[in-house]
Amino acid sequence: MYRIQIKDMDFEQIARSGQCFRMEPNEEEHGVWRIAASGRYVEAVKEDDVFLFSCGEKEFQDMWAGYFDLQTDYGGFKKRVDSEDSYLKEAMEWGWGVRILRQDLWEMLVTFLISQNNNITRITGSVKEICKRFGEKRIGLGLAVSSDGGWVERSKSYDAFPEPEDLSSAGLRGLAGLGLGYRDKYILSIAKACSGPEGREWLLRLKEADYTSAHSLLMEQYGIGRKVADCICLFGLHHVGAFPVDTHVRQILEVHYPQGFPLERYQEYAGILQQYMFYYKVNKIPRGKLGSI
DNA sequence: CTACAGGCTGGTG
DNA sequence: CACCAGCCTGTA
Repeated sequence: MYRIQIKDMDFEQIARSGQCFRMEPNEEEHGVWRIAASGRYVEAVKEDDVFLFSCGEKEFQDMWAGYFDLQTDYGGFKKRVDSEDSYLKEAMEWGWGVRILRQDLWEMLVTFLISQNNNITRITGSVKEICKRFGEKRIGLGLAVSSDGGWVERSKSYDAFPEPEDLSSAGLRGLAGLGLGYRDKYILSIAKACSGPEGREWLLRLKEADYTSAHSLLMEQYGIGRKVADCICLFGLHHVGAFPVDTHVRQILEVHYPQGFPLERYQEYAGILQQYMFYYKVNKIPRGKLGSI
């Protein structure tokens, strides 16, 4: 286990920010989060700004510190936004624990192809089913309450995200019943594009490309348009200048930024601000609906 | 029943 | 270039 203090981070908020669909509460252990990414698995609990992870320090530093983007000071972004931009300030205050995870590129390609014209519940279900059906079953370390009330490590099974070859060999018939709808052919196409040595080389080129080149490389793929390409740039390549505009963000811009969002001012990190705004719009409790919840 | 999900493709004007 | 119907399917 590894204990560490981390500012500006909250699992609940990250999990609800629509960037990650493989972070979920452990139903058996209250307060424990299950996190699967890049073929690895960890569980964690949080108390204020102190986190306990089920892995050792080396595994944490080698894998999870990067995944949670700990080298980036998110508090700094909060200080740099326009002090007169009340909507953005509210959004960042509401989603104080949102960060941009450094997730696996291949996983993001599949995930955000699924996300188009779709809702978060269904996306999560599809991703989970894909891992269950095609991913390798593995044993990782989780957390459990010990007899003295503290935490102990306990082995836990999980499904790794499948490899491109696993999906390309499945074919359209194999991809049926996952709730993908018409997106199945897009998934199959990207799986083929990422398979084999040539596919891995293409992924590598994508990782080495700058934002503009990466975006146009992505747009060449079947089923990837402007918005999905921006999501993959932001969440799979960590080009935090990318600013995906979906229906929610478009509505935010229409209502709160009729003169246009100041993209020039925030060129270097607009995607991070987008994430706070998205989270705020999707998760804030609407006035008048308080009674019904 | 309709409307809507973190849109894209392919066809038309 | 802009515009837009159609698309899978679960949920409100």
